[in-house]
Amino acid sequence: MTKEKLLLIDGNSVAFKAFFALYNSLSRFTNDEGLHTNAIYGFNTMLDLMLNHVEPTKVLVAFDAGKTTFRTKMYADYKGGRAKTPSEFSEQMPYIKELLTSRGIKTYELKEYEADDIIGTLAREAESAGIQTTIVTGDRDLTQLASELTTVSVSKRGVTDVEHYTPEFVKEKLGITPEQIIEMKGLQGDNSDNYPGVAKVGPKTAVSLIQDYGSIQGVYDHIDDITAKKLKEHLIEDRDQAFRARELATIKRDAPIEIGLDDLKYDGPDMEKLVDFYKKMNFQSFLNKLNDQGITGAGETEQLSEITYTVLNDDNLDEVSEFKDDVTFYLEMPEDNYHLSPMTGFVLGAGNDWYVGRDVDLLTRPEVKTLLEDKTVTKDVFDAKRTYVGLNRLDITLNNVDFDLLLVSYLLDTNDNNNDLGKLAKQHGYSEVETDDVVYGKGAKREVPLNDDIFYSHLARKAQAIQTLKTSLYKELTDNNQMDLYLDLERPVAFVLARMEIAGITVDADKLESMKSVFTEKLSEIELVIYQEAGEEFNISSPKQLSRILFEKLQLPAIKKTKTGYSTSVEVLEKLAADAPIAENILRYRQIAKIQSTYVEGLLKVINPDDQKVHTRYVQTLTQTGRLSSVDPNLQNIPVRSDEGRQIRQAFVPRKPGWQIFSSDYSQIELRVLAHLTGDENLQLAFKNGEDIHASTARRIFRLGPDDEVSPNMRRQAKAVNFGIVYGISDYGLSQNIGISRKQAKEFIDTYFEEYPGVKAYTENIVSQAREQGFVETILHRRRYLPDINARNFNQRTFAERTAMNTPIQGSAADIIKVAMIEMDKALQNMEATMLLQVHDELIFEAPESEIEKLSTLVPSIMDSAIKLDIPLKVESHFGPTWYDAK
DNA sequence: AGAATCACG
DNA sequence: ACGTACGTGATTCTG
Repeated sequence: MTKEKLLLIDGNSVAFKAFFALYNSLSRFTNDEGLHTNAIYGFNTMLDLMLNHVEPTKVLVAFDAGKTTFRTKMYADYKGGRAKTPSEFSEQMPYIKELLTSRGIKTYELKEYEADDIIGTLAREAESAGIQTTIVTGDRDLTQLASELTTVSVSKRGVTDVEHYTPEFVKEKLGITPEQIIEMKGLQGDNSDNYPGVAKVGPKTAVSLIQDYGSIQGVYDHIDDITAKKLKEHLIEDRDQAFRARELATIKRDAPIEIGLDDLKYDGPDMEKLVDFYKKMNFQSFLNKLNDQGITGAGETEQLSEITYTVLNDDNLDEVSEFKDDVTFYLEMPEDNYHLSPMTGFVLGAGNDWYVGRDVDLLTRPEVKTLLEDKTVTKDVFDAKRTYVGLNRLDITLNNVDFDLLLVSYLLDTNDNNNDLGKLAKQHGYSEVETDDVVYGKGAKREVPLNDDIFYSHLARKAQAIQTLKTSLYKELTDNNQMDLYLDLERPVAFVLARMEIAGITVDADKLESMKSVFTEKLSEIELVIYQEAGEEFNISSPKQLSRILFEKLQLPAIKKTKTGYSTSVEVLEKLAADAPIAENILRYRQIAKIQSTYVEGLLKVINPDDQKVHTRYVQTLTQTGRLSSVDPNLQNIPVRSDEGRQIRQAFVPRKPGWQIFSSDYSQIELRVLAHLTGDENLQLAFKNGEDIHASTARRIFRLGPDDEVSPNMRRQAKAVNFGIVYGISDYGLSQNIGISRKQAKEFIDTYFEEYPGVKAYTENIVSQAREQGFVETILHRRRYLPDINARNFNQRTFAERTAMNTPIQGSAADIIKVAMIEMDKALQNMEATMLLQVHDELIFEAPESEIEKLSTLVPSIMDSAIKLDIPLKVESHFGPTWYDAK
C-alpha cells in the first residue's frame, strides 16, 4: 500500500492571495462572459504546484462559512473594520468550488467556524493516525500547526512563491516553537484580524518575552522580573486582552466537523469536466498542459479556416515575377542560431497567393532572387535581421523591407518580445496561425513535419498573419507617435546589425589554447591549497558543499542568506578573507574558473572553423529599455575590470595582418542624458565646463569650498551617488553600495537634490507622468509600459518608480548610439574599415593601419553629433593590434 | 528548470 | 513595517 499523504488547503486565504497576486492583471483575466478569473487562475496554479509537490492521497479544501463565528461571539470586533470584499473577488468563489469539484477535490465548510479550525481539527486527526500532512495557506497564523508530521506552506508574494514551515523553520525564522506562536500573538495582538494584545508590544518584544518566559502565563508569573517600567505597566494593564487575544489566535483542534479523513480520498480529476471548465474560463495554458499530457479534447479548441497555397517548382517559378509592389516573405529556420540553422522552407506571396517550398535553392533562381533583391518591391517579414542573414547565406541581398512584425510588436510594447510568430499574432488578436510548439513540437521532439500539407499550411498561415497584422500595427505605431522610431531608427539598425553579425570578429584560437593551459595549471594549484585548508576534498563550484565547509566545518560566520542556504558570494567571501585565507583562495579560484569556462572554453567552442571568427547575434527585441543584447556568444560582457580577465581581449584580433582594432566610447553618456532630460542647470554647467563629473558632484554634496581638495574617497562616494540617481535612487541601495548608514545615505541624497533641483523635479515628474499615462518614453519615443506603477504591493510599486526614472536615461542613451551606428554604417561604405561590435556605449571596428587616422576623427564626430543634446557628448578613441591594446 | 554566481555597460 | 539600486547572458550545480 502506498503511504498516505494529506493535503489541506485554506480555501479563502489562498483564493484571496491569488486574487491580489494577479490584481494588476485583473483586466487580462476575464472569460467570454466577462467573469473575472484571476483568483481562479491563481488558485489552480497553486493546486498544480502543490499536487505535484506533495502527491497526496487525500485532499481537502476548507472554506470559511459566513460572517459570524464563535470568535465574533467572543469578541464582537473580530475581523472588524476590514475593507469590503471586492465584488470582482466574490464573484469568483463559486467557480473555485466548481473547479475543485471537477478536479475531484472535496470541499468543506462549517457554520460558526473558520477554515483554520477545520484544518486544525483534521490535521490533529492525521497526526494521531501518523499521516504526513501539508497545509497550504496565505495566512501565517496557521504555522502554529507545524509539527514533525505537519508542514505548513505559506505563500509569500504570489501563489507560487511558497515558504514551507517545519518546526525547525519556525524556530529559525521566529526564534520560538510553533506552539508558542499563539503566546506571541496574544501579546502582540493582530491588526488584520482587528484584535489588540498588549499596548506597545510588537513582534520583537513579544518574541523576546516568550523566549524568556515560555508563555503568556509565564510572563505574568514572573511579572516582577520585568525591569522595563513602561512595558511592565502595559503588561499589567492589558492582561485580560492578552489572554483573550491568545484564545482568538488559537486554532481549534476539536471543531465539531462531520467529515473524517476517510472522506478525503483523492483520485485525480474528472478530465472531461476539467477540460470543459478550463474552456469555459478560457484557460488556454492549462488546456495546453493537459494536451501535452495527452488528454483528449484539451487541444486547440478553435478550428483554423482552410488556407490555400501553391508549391513552388521549376515550372511555375515565373509566376513569382507577377508580384510588383508588395510581398510577404518568410524563411523558416527552426534553430535559434540563424548563422548556422538549416533552412527548411519558405513562403512568398501576397493577397491569397502563397507560394511555398522546402527547397530553399529555389530562392536563388533569378525569378525569386530578383524579386527579393528588387528595391521597388516592398517586403513584409517577421524578423528582418534573421531573414537578411539567412538569405545572405544563399547569396541573396534582401532589399526594401517594409513591415517587420516582430520589430513593430516590440516597439509597441517591449513586453511583446515573444519570438514565436503564432504567439505574437495571438497577442494582437489574430488567431488564424498556430504556434511552432504546436506544429513542430517542443524540446527533444521538435522537428519539421514530414507531412507537406501540415507544413505548407503553417507557412502560408504565417505569411497571412504578417500581411493581416500590417495595417493595424502600423496604425498603432502612428497613434503612438512611433513611426519615425521604426522607419528611421530600428528598421535601419536591424540591417546594420545583420552586417556586423555577418562580418564577425576574428578570434586567435592559439592564444586561447595557451591561456587555457596556464589557467588549468593555476586552478589545480589553488585547488590543492583549498583542499588543504578545508581538510578534505570537495566540489569548490558547488555553493552547497562550499557553505558546508565554510560555515559548518570551519565555523566561519555566515553573513548573508540566500533562498536555499547561506550565501558564498564575493561580498561575503571578501569579508571573510580578512581572517580566513581559504576565502581569498576561493575567490581566486572562482575568478579563474569563470574566465576559463565562460571565456576561454566558451569562446573556443563558438569559433567558426571556416573563417576563424565568432558571429554573435544581437537580440534587438528583448530589453525593456531599448538596449541590444548579445548572445551565442555574448560579446558584450568580455572581461575588462580584472587584469587576468582582460587578457581574453588579446585573442580578439583584426581579420587581416597589420590591421588594427579601433574602439570609440561615449564618456558618461547616461549622466549627460540625465543632464539633458532634467534640464538641471548645475549639472549642465559641469558638462559644459568639461569638469570631472564625479569630482564636481563631490564638491557639491560635501559642500566643499573653492580651495578644498576632493579626496579620492569623496569622489568614490559621489560616483556612487551619481550612479544611484541614474538607477532610481533609494537610501538603502546607496547605503549598501558604499557601506555607509542609511541615514547618511539619505543625507547625501537630500543634499544632492538641493544642489541639483532640476534632477529632483525630473524624478518627481517622470513618476507622476508614468502614473498618469502608464508608460515612460525616451528621446526618440521608445516606450516602456509600467503597469506596476500603481501597485498596492510596495516592492512592485517602488521598482516601477525606479524604472520610470532609469528607463528614459538608459533608453535614450541606447537611441543615441543606434543613430550613430546607422550613420557609421553609411560612412564606412567606401572604406575598408568594418564595424564589428557594439557594447552599449562603445563601438568597435577593425581597419587597415592606413585608415586609422581617418577613423580617429570620423567616428567621434559621428558619435557625438548623433542626437543633439543641450550639453556636448564626449567620445574617446583607442586602437591597437588586439582588442586588449585598444585601451 | 531554477538558483546561485559572476562577467559586462 | 515593508525591503530595493538599472539593464543584460553563460556556466555550474541541484532537485
